[in-house]
This record gives sequence, C-alpha cells and structure tokens, in this order.
Amino acid sequence: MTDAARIFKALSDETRLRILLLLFTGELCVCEAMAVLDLPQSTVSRHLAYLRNAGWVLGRRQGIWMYYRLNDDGHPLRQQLRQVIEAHLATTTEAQQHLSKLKDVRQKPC
Amino acid sequence: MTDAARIFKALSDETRLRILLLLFTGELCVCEAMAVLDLPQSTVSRHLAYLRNAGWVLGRRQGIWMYYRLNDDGHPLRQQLRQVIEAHLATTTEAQQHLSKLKDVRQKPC
DNA sequence: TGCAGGCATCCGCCAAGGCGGATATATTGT
DNA sequence: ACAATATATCCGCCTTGGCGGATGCCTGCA
Repeated sequence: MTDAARIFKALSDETRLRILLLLFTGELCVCEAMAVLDLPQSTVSRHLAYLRNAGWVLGRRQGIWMYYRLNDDGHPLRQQLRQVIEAHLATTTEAQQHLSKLKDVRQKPC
Repeated sequence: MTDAARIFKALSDETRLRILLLLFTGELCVCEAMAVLDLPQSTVSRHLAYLRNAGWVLGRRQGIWMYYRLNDDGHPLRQQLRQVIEAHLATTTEAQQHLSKLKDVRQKPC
C-alpha cells in the first residue's frame, strides 16, 4: 500500500507526467527534456531524480550525458499504469507537440 | 494534463487509497470509515473532502449521515484507474481485513 | 426550543515538495 | 592542468498538505 501511494505520488505532478510521456517513446537525456519542456536544468534534473526514487525510471551515464529510461522490469502496478497513462494522455495535442518538438531537438546536438 | 495530475494526486496518500478500496464496494458514511480505519473523525472527513474535490467521490446527506459513493459517471481516466487499483490492491490482506471489519461495523449502528 | 449525534471546518503545527539561481561534481578534449 | 559541457545538488523561499483536537453547523427528536 505504501508502495502504491509512492508510485501514484510520482504521477501527481504535471511536469513529471510530461517527462514520462517523453520516456514512453525511448531514452532521453536531461538536456533534451529541458529543450522540449522549456524548463531550467535544475527543475528537470530534480523531477528525474524523483522519478528514479519512485522506481519509475533508471539512469545511465554515457560520457557527459545522463540517459534516463523507463524501468520496465519493475512493479506490475507501474506497468499497468503506463498503459493507462498512454491511453489517456499520449493522444493529447500537448503530448503530440512535445513529441514533435523532441524530434526537432534531436536534430541538433545538445 | 492538469486534470490527470489532480486525479493522481488524490491517490498519493495511503489513507485515501484505503478509503477508495472501501468505496469500491459501495456507499459509506464517515462514521463507518472512522471505525474501519481507526482514525479520528476530522482526518476521515478531510480525506473524503479531498477525494470529492478531485472528482473521485460524491456526497449525499441522509438525515444525520453523509454517505459517500464513487463518482462513476466521471472522467474516463478515473474509471480505468479504478480497475487498476482494484486489480493490484483489493486482493491485499490489508484490504481484506478492512472489508471484513466493515461488515462487522455495519452490524451495529453508528 | 433545547439537546445530542454526525459531520465539516478551523486551528496551530510541521514535513514534504515545488521553484529557479548558484554552486559542486564529473567527464571529455586540449 | 585547464576549460567546457552536462548534470546533480544546495540554497532560500513559498505553497501544499498531513495530523488531531476544538469548534461550529446541521439534522432529528423530545
């Protein structure tokens, strides 16, 4: 029960939901998220750390960059929640805009 | 997106999850929740108000009692989340204990 | 009309957590 | 060794929200 509350708490912030929607499509580094969401670096980094502590994501350092990805082998509750979130939020125009902006951002290096 | 965050936020507290699990089985008044969860009246009432503001439940006054029930005709996200919560939490021994205690509580009047 | 029971809300207190600028750390290239 | 870049963490500030006792409101009954 405590686990569940912690898992849901990670979803209780708009910015984190946005970040998760990006991560549903694959790995992401902090600077990409900054560019897409137009947020300062400390804010993005803090939310990613929160998602990591809640078990939602894993980090991997590659050179200068930290790449974050979904923690797929985790709690079954998270897996089902991912489905629900994708079904209800990924089709949003806002989410679509973020994804297309992510494509743009990837064109040019960080 | 703001809606979604608010809906998840309501699930980010253990007590509220417990209350929702009780409500999944039907209407409930404050005094019943107090007895089952062994919490002071102000705490239960506050969490129910929170759930109401988040759109999760509806209240109905009948005489002295306030009966709360799930808001089933609401946001589709809530409906799917209910399924997920039931699947992952309703089978918990803790949830079972609360439900059996609820039966006991209903035997004697408030 | 007055009392009792059920509930909502207020209160003070405190911890969690959001923000963004500033600073520290780590890695890479020169 | 040093500079540059990406990231993590620290900082002060402020809002949200948890708690439970106290208080006030509403309803039904005598």
